Amino acid sequence: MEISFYNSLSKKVEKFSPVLTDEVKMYSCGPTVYNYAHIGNMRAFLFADLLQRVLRTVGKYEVKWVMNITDIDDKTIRDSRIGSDAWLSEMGSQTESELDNLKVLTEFYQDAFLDDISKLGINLEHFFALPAATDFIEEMQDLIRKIIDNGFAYISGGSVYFDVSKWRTADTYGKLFKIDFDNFKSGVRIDADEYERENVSDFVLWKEKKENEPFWDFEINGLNLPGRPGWHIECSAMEYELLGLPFDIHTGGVDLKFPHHEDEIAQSKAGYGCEPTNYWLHNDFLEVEGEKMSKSAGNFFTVRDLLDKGIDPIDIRFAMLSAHYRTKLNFTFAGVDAQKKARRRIQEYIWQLADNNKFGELTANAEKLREDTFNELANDLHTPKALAHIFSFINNNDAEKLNLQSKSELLSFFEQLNSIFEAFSFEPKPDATSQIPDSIVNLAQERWDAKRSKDFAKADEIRKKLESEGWIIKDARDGYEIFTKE
RNA sequence: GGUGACGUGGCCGAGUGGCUAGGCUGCGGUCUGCAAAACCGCCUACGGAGGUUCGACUCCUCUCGUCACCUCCA
Repeated sequence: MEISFYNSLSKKVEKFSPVLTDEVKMYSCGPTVYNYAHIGNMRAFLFADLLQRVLRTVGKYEVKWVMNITDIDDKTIRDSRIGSDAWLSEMGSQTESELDNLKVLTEFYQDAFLDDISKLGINLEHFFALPAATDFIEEMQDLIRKIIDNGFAYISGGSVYFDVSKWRTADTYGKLFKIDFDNFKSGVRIDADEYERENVSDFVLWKEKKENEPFWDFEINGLNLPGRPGWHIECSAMEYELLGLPFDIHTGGVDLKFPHHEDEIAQSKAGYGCEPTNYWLHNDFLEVEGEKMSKSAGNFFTVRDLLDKGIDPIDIRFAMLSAHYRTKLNFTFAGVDAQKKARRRIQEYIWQLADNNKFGELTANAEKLREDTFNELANDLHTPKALAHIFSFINNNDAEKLNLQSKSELLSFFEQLNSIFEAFSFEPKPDATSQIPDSIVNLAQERWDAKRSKDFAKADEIRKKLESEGWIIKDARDGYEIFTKE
């Protein structure tokens, strides 16, 4: 099926056509591992996951998916510094080596990150690579040398800077983000004095070593410039090494358009002579209760915070997929609850399809449903419309009235759909009573018997008793179910 | 100040020049000893003011409001 995406370069929805016919190379800006990831971060990663799953299932492509792990930057350095408040006891004790401390801290949070995204239904086996920046220092240095050799970077005070004004004579700077060079906000110049940049819009490729910071030697033009890489350079180098240029799709949050992605384009082209990618896809932000998530607003949640509140991680995933990736998503607890119920409706439907004891005469067109749904996903990942098709279908096709062949066709469609949504179970409906103590089961049965013999007073009494012990009885048409009190 | 996005019914969230998604909640009903569940039905909105048009929520202008980016925040 043909797939289209909104490309941030052209600002239009374009037909997707990969460099190779059957393989898509894709790079996603990953986390900086200095803390637990928050749910806003997760939206970006779930969006990338959705994208690569749609490419696999709807587009029938092989996908080579790379996501970087930023493990060297101001924050990872700050938090791993000796005596840092951010150092947790479970990381062990710090050593004299800044680099070792950095590694311990970043690996700790990298493990936590991988654990979190796994819980949210991202399959780690879908990654071709999850490269850490510090494993590509030499490759970054090679790129920096190339940029200098090509005349688009300069050494100043032990650091290396990209020369934006020089680059502007060779190519456009501002492909993703229109930049008004005469109207840079004055506040932007805050850092101008900290480093000896020739121009405020220049950005750093290699930062000179500071006291008590991890560093790497860097031999260049007969000099040694001990220091560490700038922010943008890791992506350019790792893309080149792991995917080759140009690759097909680059994803990230909208905030990264400028300066991060803009600088990435410039330095890749200035060094390798080729722009990194053909399609740039950016997801919009997540807000919490209508406001930007921030610690001061008290609406800042990590994945772990939500799990501690008893929220099912798959409900987080499903809630994120319920909005289009290019719109702001208002994340609310009421909203997650609503999506939980919506998801359960589809789940119940799947269980009904799988139950071969109840069927009827009617037929349903599973192929049509597949086309309708996949068309929406192929059209710039339109999950809300895809789900709307699903719900309309469910409303109009009672599973228990369908014949066995239709049920089976639909079931296999839902399995395919789930290879994208990863939010449904195809295991038999869990038998709730198996987890319940015998004494409770017996009481419930006693109540049921009382009810059957019209002794409602006794039945209600037992129900009350069960409730006081934390169990809720709900009668169905020809039986009852036992639930825990939430 | 510059750049960009957005304002849709109680909430979330799609969309299109006329046929007016979907979810959640709520309400009414069927069912039920009651409750719950399930099922059926109902609730017709597009920030404001002009304009274009036979007709605009959809196009244009203005206006109000919200937000993001321009600061190594996804």
